[in-house]
Amino acid sequence: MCPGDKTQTRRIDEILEKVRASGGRVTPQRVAIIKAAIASDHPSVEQVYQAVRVEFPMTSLATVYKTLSMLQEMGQAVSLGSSDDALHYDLLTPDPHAHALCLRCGRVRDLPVSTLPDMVSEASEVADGWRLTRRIDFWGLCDDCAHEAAPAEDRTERA
Amino acid sequence: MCPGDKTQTRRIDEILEKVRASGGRVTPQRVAIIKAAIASDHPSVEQVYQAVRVEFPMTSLATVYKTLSMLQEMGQAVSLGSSDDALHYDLLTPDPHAHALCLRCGRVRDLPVSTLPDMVSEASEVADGWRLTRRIDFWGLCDDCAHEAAPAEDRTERA
DNA sequence: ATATGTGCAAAGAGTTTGCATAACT
DNA sequence: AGTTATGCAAACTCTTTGCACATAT
Repeated sequence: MCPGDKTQTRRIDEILEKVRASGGRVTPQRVAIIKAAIASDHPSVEQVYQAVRVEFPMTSLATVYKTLSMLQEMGQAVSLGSSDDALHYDLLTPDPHAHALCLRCGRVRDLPVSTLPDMVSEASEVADGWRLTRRIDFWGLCDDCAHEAAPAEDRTERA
Repeated sequence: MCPGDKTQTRRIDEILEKVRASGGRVTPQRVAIIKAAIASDHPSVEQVYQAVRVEFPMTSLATVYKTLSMLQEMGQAVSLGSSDDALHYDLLTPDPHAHALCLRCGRVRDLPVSTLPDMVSEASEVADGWRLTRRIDFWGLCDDCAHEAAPAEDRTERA
Protein backbone atom coordinates (compact mmCIF):
# COMPACT_ATOMS: atom_id res chain seq x y z
CA MET A 1 0.00 0.00 0.00
CA CYS A 2 1.56 3.21 -1.10
CA PRO A 3 0.99 6.70 0.27
CA GLY A 4 -1.57 8.47 -1.85
CA ASP A 5 -3.59 5.36 -2.49
CA LYS A 6 -6.54 6.68 -0.56
CA THR A 7 -6.46 9.93 -2.52
CA GLN A 8 -6.29 7.97 -5.72
CA THR A 9 -9.21 5.75 -4.78
CA ARG A 10 -11.28 8.77 -3.91
CA ARG A 11 -10.38 10.42 -7.18
CA ILE A 12 -11.29 7.29 -9.13
CA ASP A 13 -14.70 7.21 -7.48
CA GLU A 14 -15.16 10.89 -8.16
CA ILE A 15 -14.44 10.45 -11.85
CA LEU A 16 -16.73 7.43 -12.15
CA GLU A 17 -19.44 9.45 -10.47
CA LYS A 18 -19.02 12.26 -13.01
CA VAL A 19 -19.16 9.76 -15.85
CA ARG A 20 -22.46 8.40 -14.56
CA ALA A 21 -23.81 11.88 -13.90
CA SER A 22 -23.17 12.89 -17.49
CA GLY A 23 -25.07 9.88 -18.80
CA GLY A 24 -21.98 7.82 -19.54
CA ARG A 25 -21.60 4.15 -18.72
CA VAL A 26 -19.15 2.59 -16.35
CA THR A 27 -17.52 -0.27 -18.20
CA PRO A 28 -14.69 -2.48 -16.94
CA GLN A 29 -12.44 -0.96 -19.59
CA ARG A 30 -13.13 2.55 -18.40
CA VAL A 31 -12.52 1.63 -14.80
CA ALA A 32 -9.25 -0.04 -15.71
CA ILE A 33 -8.18 2.91 -17.86
CA ILE A 34 -8.97 5.44 -15.18
CA LYS A 35 -7.23 3.35 -12.51
CA ALA A 36 -4.15 2.90 -14.64
CA ALA A 37 -3.99 6.54 -15.65
CA ILE A 38 -4.18 7.66 -12.05
CA ALA A 39 -1.79 5.05 -10.71
CA SER A 40 1.07 6.12 -12.96
CA ASP A 41 2.24 9.70 -13.01
CA HIS A 42 1.21 11.65 -16.11
CA PRO A 43 1.39 8.60 -18.34
CA SER A 44 1.30 8.63 -22.11
CA VAL A 45 -1.63 6.99 -23.84
CA GLU A 46 0.59 4.07 -24.73
CA GLN A 47 1.64 3.65 -21.09
CA VAL A 48 -1.97 3.58 -19.98
CA TYR A 49 -2.69 1.05 -22.70
CA GLN A 50 0.13 -1.24 -21.62
CA ALA A 51 -0.90 -1.02 -17.97
CA VAL A 52 -4.51 -1.80 -18.78
CA ARG A 53 -3.57 -4.77 -20.95
CA VAL A 54 -2.03 -6.53 -17.95
CA GLU A 55 -5.48 -6.92 -16.47
CA PHE A 56 -7.61 -6.71 -19.61
CA PRO A 57 -5.63 -7.96 -22.60
CA MET A 58 -8.63 -7.46 -24.84
CA THR A 59 -8.74 -3.69 -24.35
CA SER A 60 -8.01 -1.73 -27.49
CA LEU A 61 -5.86 1.30 -27.92
CA ALA A 62 -8.76 3.11 -29.56
CA THR A 63 -10.82 2.73 -26.42
CA VAL A 64 -8.01 4.18 -24.34
CA TYR A 65 -7.86 7.18 -26.64
CA LYS A 66 -11.63 7.58 -26.62
CA THR A 67 -11.94 7.31 -22.87
CA LEU A 68 -9.16 9.76 -22.07
CA SER A 69 -10.46 12.16 -24.67
CA MET A 70 -13.94 11.94 -23.18
CA LEU A 71 -12.58 12.67 -19.72
CA GLN A 72 -10.75 15.67 -21.06
CA GLU A 73 -13.96 17.02 -22.59
CA MET A 74 -15.69 16.46 -19.27
CA GLY A 75 -13.03 18.54 -17.57
CA GLN A 76 -11.79 15.56 -15.59
CA ALA A 77 -8.49 15.16 -17.38
CA VAL A 78 -5.87 17.36 -18.94
CA SER A 79 -3.80 16.32 -21.91
CA LEU A 80 -0.27 17.53 -22.33
CA GLY A 81 2.04 17.38 -25.28
CA SER A 82 5.53 16.22 -24.46
CA SER A 83 8.94 16.04 -26.05
CA ASP A 84 8.34 12.35 -26.76
CA ASP A 85 5.61 13.20 -29.28
CA ALA A 86 3.00 11.40 -27.23
CA LEU A 87 -0.05 12.70 -25.45
CA HIS A 88 0.23 12.51 -21.68
CA TYR A 89 -2.73 12.72 -19.35
CA ASP A 90 -3.23 14.15 -15.90
CA LEU A 91 -6.37 12.73 -14.31
CA LEU A 92 -5.47 13.47 -10.73
CA THR A 93 -5.55 17.27 -10.85
CA PRO A 94 -7.77 18.59 -13.62
CA ASP A 95 -7.53 22.22 -12.56
CA PRO A 96 -4.80 24.33 -14.15
CA HIS A 97 -1.51 24.05 -12.36
CA ALA A 98 2.21 23.90 -13.05
CA HIS A 99 3.96 20.99 -14.72
CA ALA A 100 7.58 20.16 -15.33
CA LEU A 101 8.37 18.49 -18.67
CA CYS A 102 11.59 16.69 -19.44
CA LEU A 103 13.07 17.79 -22.73
CA ARG A 104 14.98 14.54 -23.07
CA CYS A 105 12.74 11.64 -22.07
CA GLY A 106 9.34 13.25 -22.16
CA ARG A 107 8.49 12.62 -18.53
CA VAL A 108 5.95 14.94 -16.93
CA ARG A 109 5.35 15.77 -13.28
CA ASP A 110 3.34 18.19 -11.22
CA LEU A 111 5.02 21.18 -9.66
CA PRO A 112 3.31 22.48 -6.51
CA VAL A 113 4.44 26.05 -6.91
CA SER A 114 2.76 28.14 -4.23
CA THR A 115 3.37 31.41 -6.08
CA LEU A 116 1.68 30.24 -9.25
CA PRO A 117 -1.02 32.95 -9.13
CA ASP A 118 1.65 35.62 -8.82
CA MET A 119 3.54 34.21 -11.77
CA VAL A 120 0.44 34.29 -13.91
CA SER A 121 -0.35 37.83 -12.80
CA GLU A 122 3.10 39.03 -13.71
CA ALA A 123 3.05 37.27 -17.05
CA SER A 124 -0.39 38.69 -17.80
CA GLU A 125 0.95 42.21 -17.46
CA VAL A 126 3.05 41.80 -20.58
CA ALA A 127 0.60 39.57 -22.45
CA ASP A 128 -1.34 42.27 -24.37
CA GLY A 129 -4.85 41.01 -23.82
CA TRP A 130 -4.10 37.34 -23.64
CA ARG A 131 -6.07 35.64 -20.90
CA LEU A 132 -3.59 33.33 -19.22
CA THR A 133 -4.65 30.35 -17.16
CA ARG A 134 -2.77 28.85 -14.26
CA ARG A 135 -1.45 26.11 -16.45
CA ILE A 136 2.28 26.66 -16.78
CA ASP A 137 4.75 24.23 -18.27
CA PHE A 138 8.33 24.41 -17.04
CA TRP A 139 10.80 22.70 -19.38
CA GLY A 140 13.99 21.11 -18.18
CA LEU A 141 15.60 17.78 -17.44
CA CYS A 142 14.22 15.24 -14.99
CA ASP A 143 16.51 14.00 -12.25
CA ASP A 144 17.54 10.93 -14.24
CA CYS A 145 18.26 12.79 -17.45
CA ALA A 146 20.01 15.60 -15.61
CA HIS A 147 22.56 13.11 -14.30
CA GLU A 148 23.11 11.34 -17.59
CA ALA A 149 23.25 14.44 -19.70
CA ALA A 150 25.61 16.93 -18.14
CA PRO A 151 27.14 16.09 -14.78
CA ALA A 152 29.48 19.04 -14.96
CA GLU A 153 28.46 21.61 -17.50
CA ASP A 154 25.04 23.13 -17.69
CA ARG A 155 24.18 22.69 -21.32
CA THR A 156 20.48 22.89 -20.63
CA GLU A 157 20.43 26.63 -21.10
CA ARG A 158 19.85 26.27 -24.81
CA ALA A 159 17.46 23.41 -24.48
CA MET B 1 9.31 49.34 -43.32
CA CYS B 2 8.19 47.99 -40.00
CA PRO B 3 9.80 48.44 -36.62
CA GLY B 4 12.00 45.49 -35.87
CA ASP B 5 13.07 45.09 -39.47
CA LYS B 6 16.61 46.02 -38.67
CA THR B 7 16.71 43.54 -35.81
CA GLN B 8 15.33 40.88 -38.10
CA THR B 9 17.85 41.59 -40.82
CA ARG B 10 20.66 41.39 -38.30
CA ARG B 11 19.32 38.13 -36.96
CA ILE B 12 19.05 36.66 -40.44
CA ASP B 13 22.66 37.54 -41.14
CA GLU B 14 23.68 36.09 -37.82
CA ILE B 15 21.99 32.77 -38.57
CA LEU B 16 23.45 32.59 -42.08
CA GLU B 17 26.86 33.23 -40.57
CA LYS B 18 26.40 30.35 -38.11
CA VAL B 19 25.32 28.09 -40.93
CA ARG B 20 28.46 28.89 -42.87
CA ALA B 21 30.63 28.56 -39.76
CA SER B 22 29.31 25.06 -39.14
CA GLY B 23 30.18 23.98 -42.66
CA GLY B 24 26.66 24.33 -43.97
CA ARG B 25 25.75 25.88 -47.29
CA VAL B 26 23.69 28.97 -47.86
CA THR B 27 21.10 28.10 -50.46
CA PRO B 28 18.30 30.33 -51.74
CA GLN B 29 15.80 27.99 -50.10
CA ARG B 30 17.48 28.30 -46.72
CA VAL B 31 17.61 32.06 -46.96
CA ALA B 32 13.94 32.20 -47.87
CA ILE B 33 12.98 29.81 -45.08
CA ILE B 34 14.95 31.73 -42.47
CA LYS B 35 13.53 35.05 -43.67
CA ALA B 36 9.99 33.75 -43.65
CA ALA B 37 10.34 32.12 -40.25
CA ILE B 38 11.66 35.32 -38.73
CA ALA B 39 9.18 37.60 -40.45
CA SER B 40 6.13 35.86 -39.03
CA ASP B 41 5.75 35.36 -35.31
CA HIS B 42 6.37 31.79 -34.12
CA PRO B 43 5.01 30.29 -37.32
CA SER B 44 4.16 26.66 -37.83
CA VAL B 45 6.15 24.70 -40.38
CA GLU B 46 3.22 24.88 -42.75
CA GLN B 47 3.05 28.66 -42.37
CA VAL B 48 6.72 28.99 -43.20
CA TYR B 49 6.21 26.71 -46.17
CA GLN B 50 3.34 28.79 -47.53
CA ALA B 51 5.26 32.01 -47.06
CA VAL B 52 8.32 30.62 -48.82
CA ARG B 53 6.27 29.33 -51.73
CA VAL B 54 5.20 32.87 -52.63
CA GLU B 55 8.76 33.62 -53.66
CA PHE B 56 10.02 30.11 -54.41
CA PRO B 57 7.14 27.90 -55.53
CA MET B 58 9.54 25.02 -56.11
CA THR B 59 10.54 24.75 -52.47
CA SER B 60 9.47 21.52 -50.84
CA LEU B 61 7.94 20.97 -47.43
CA ALA B 62 10.65 18.43 -46.66
CA THR B 63 13.31 21.09 -47.08
CA VAL B 64 11.48 23.39 -44.71
CA TYR B 65 11.38 20.63 -42.12
CA LYS B 66 15.04 19.77 -42.68
CA THR B 67 16.20 23.36 -42.49
CA LEU B 68 14.30 24.24 -39.35
CA SER B 69 15.36 21.00 -37.73
CA MET B 70 18.97 21.74 -38.59
CA LEU B 71 18.72 25.21 -37.07
CA GLN B 72 17.26 23.73 -33.92
CA GLU B 73 20.19 21.33 -33.64
CA MET B 74 22.55 24.26 -34.14
CA GLY B 75 20.87 26.03 -31.25
CA GLN B 76 19.60 28.78 -33.53
CA ALA B 77 15.95 27.84 -33.35
CA VAL B 78 13.54 26.49 -30.79
CA SER B 79 10.62 24.26 -31.70
CA LEU B 80 7.42 24.38 -29.72
CA GLY B 81 4.46 22.08 -29.71
CA SER B 82 1.13 23.83 -29.85
CA SER B 83 -2.52 23.07 -29.40
CA ASP B 84 -2.90 22.97 -33.18
CA ASP B 85 -0.75 19.81 -33.38
CA ALA B 86 1.84 21.57 -35.47
CA LEU B 87 5.45 22.38 -34.72
CA HIS B 88 6.07 26.09 -34.32
CA TYR B 89 9.50 27.66 -34.53
CA ASP B 90 11.14 30.57 -32.82
CA LEU B 91 14.22 31.71 -34.72
CA LEU B 92 14.42 35.18 -33.28
CA THR B 93 15.24 34.31 -29.70
CA PRO B 94 16.92 30.92 -29.37
CA ASP B 95 17.71 31.27 -25.67
CA PRO B 96 15.17 29.91 -23.20
CA HIS B 97 12.45 32.38 -22.40
CA ALA B 98 8.74 32.53 -21.70
CA HIS B 99 6.05 31.88 -24.29
CA ALA B 100 2.31 32.22 -24.27
CA LEU B 101 0.38 29.52 -26.15
CA CYS B 102 -3.24 29.83 -27.18
CA LEU B 103 -5.25 26.77 -26.23
CA ARG B 104 -7.80 27.49 -28.93
CA CYS B 105 -6.05 28.56 -32.12
CA GLY B 106 -2.52 27.41 -31.42
CA ARG B 107 -0.93 30.83 -31.71
CA VAL B 108 2.36 31.38 -29.91
CA ARG B 109 4.02 34.58 -28.73
CA ASP B 110 6.93 35.66 -26.64
CA LEU B 111 6.35 36.90 -23.13
CA PRO B 112 9.03 39.29 -21.87
CA VAL B 113 8.63 38.43 -18.20
CA SER B 114 11.31 40.21 -16.26
CA THR B 115 10.96 37.94 -13.22
CA LEU B 116 11.52 34.77 -15.22
CA PRO B 117 14.67 33.80 -13.29
CA ASP B 118 12.79 34.13 -10.01
CA MET B 119 9.97 31.98 -11.31
CA VAL B 120 12.37 29.24 -12.33
CA SER B 121 14.14 29.45 -8.99
CA GLU B 122 10.91 29.06 -7.10
CA ALA B 123 9.75 26.21 -9.26
CA SER B 124 13.11 24.49 -8.89
CA GLU B 125 12.67 24.39 -5.13
CA VAL B 126 9.83 21.93 -5.45
CA ALA B 127 11.21 20.07 -8.45
CA ASP B 128 13.12 17.28 -6.65
CA GLY B 129 16.31 17.32 -8.64
CA TRP B 130 14.87 18.40 -11.96
CA ARG B 131 17.07 20.96 -13.67
CA LEU B 132 14.65 23.52 -15.01
CA THR B 133 15.55 25.87 -17.84
CA ARG B 134 14.18 29.33 -18.39
CA ARG B 135 11.82 28.06 -20.99
CA ILE B 136 8.32 28.43 -19.58
CA ASP B 137 5.10 28.00 -21.51
CA PHE B 138 2.06 29.89 -20.26
CA TRP B 139 -1.22 28.52 -21.61
CA GLY B 140 -4.26 30.66 -22.18
CA LEU B 141 -6.30 32.37 -24.84
CA CYS B 142 -4.90 34.91 -27.26
CA ASP B 143 -6.63 38.28 -27.49
CA ASP B 144 -8.76 37.21 -30.46
CA CYS B 145 -9.86 33.91 -28.97
CA ALA B 146 -10.45 35.49 -25.57
CA HIS B 147 -13.04 37.78 -27.11
CA GLU B 148 -14.78 35.10 -29.14
CA ALA B 149 -14.77 32.48 -26.44
CA ALA B 150 -16.06 33.95 -23.22
CA PRO B 151 -16.84 37.67 -23.10
CA ALA B 152 -18.49 37.35 -19.70
CA GLU B 153 -17.58 34.20 -17.88
CA ASP B 154 -14.07 33.00 -17.35
CA ARG B 155 -14.27 29.44 -18.50
CA THR B 156 -10.55 29.30 -19.14
CA GLU B 157 -9.86 28.08 -15.62
CA ARG B 158 -10.36 24.49 -16.67
CA ALA B 159 -8.65 24.84 -19.99
C1' DA C 1 35.44 18.45 -58.18
C1' DT C 2 33.08 17.13 -54.46
C1' DA C 3 30.58 17.27 -50.52
C1' DT C 4 26.13 18.99 -49.30
C1' DG C 5 21.24 20.23 -50.15
C1' DT C 6 16.87 19.61 -52.68
C1' DG C 7 12.63 17.51 -54.22
C1' DC C 8 9.79 13.81 -54.67
C1' DA C 9 7.39 10.10 -52.96
C1' DA C 10 7.15 6.59 -49.69
C1' DA C 11 7.35 5.32 -45.00
C1' DG C 12 6.56 6.23 -39.91
C1' DA C 13 4.48 7.55 -35.71
C1' DG C 14 0.63 8.98 -33.21
C1' DT C 15 -4.19 9.81 -33.29
C1' DT C 16 -8.91 9.62 -35.04
C1' DT C 17 -12.90 7.53 -37.21
C1' DG C 18 -16.58 4.21 -39.20
C1' DC C 19 -19.02 0.47 -38.47
C1' DA C 20 -20.50 -4.10 -36.90
C1' DT C 21 -20.64 -6.40 -32.48
C1' DA C 22 -21.00 -6.45 -27.51
C1' DA C 23 -22.67 -4.88 -23.14
C1' DC C 24 -24.26 -1.51 -19.60
C1' DT C 25 -28.52 0.44 -17.54
C1' DA D 1 -34.98 -3.11 -25.33
C1' DG D 2 -32.54 0.41 -26.39
C1' DT D 3 -28.87 3.27 -26.07
C1' DT D 4 -23.94 3.55 -25.52
C1' DA D 5 -19.21 1.54 -25.67
C1' DT D 6 -15.85 -1.60 -27.71
C1' DG D 7 -12.66 -3.48 -31.09
C1' DC D 8 -10.87 -3.77 -35.38
C1' DA D 9 -8.97 -1.78 -39.31
C1' DA D 10 -8.74 1.91 -42.27
C1' DA D 11 -7.92 6.73 -42.69
C1' DC D 12 -5.69 11.00 -41.36
C1' DT D 13 -2.19 14.39 -39.99
C1' DC D 14 2.15 15.67 -39.12
C1' DT D 15 6.90 14.50 -39.62
C1' DT D 16 10.89 11.87 -41.24
C1' DT D 17 13.61 9.30 -44.57
C1' DG D 18 15.85 7.36 -48.99
C1' DC D 19 17.61 8.32 -53.05
C1' DA D 20 18.58 10.40 -57.59
C1' DC D 21 19.49 14.92 -59.21
C1' DA D 22 21.05 19.62 -58.59
C1' DT D 23 24.09 23.09 -56.68
C1' DA D 24 27.12 25.85 -53.42
C1' DT D 25 31.84 26.21 -52.24
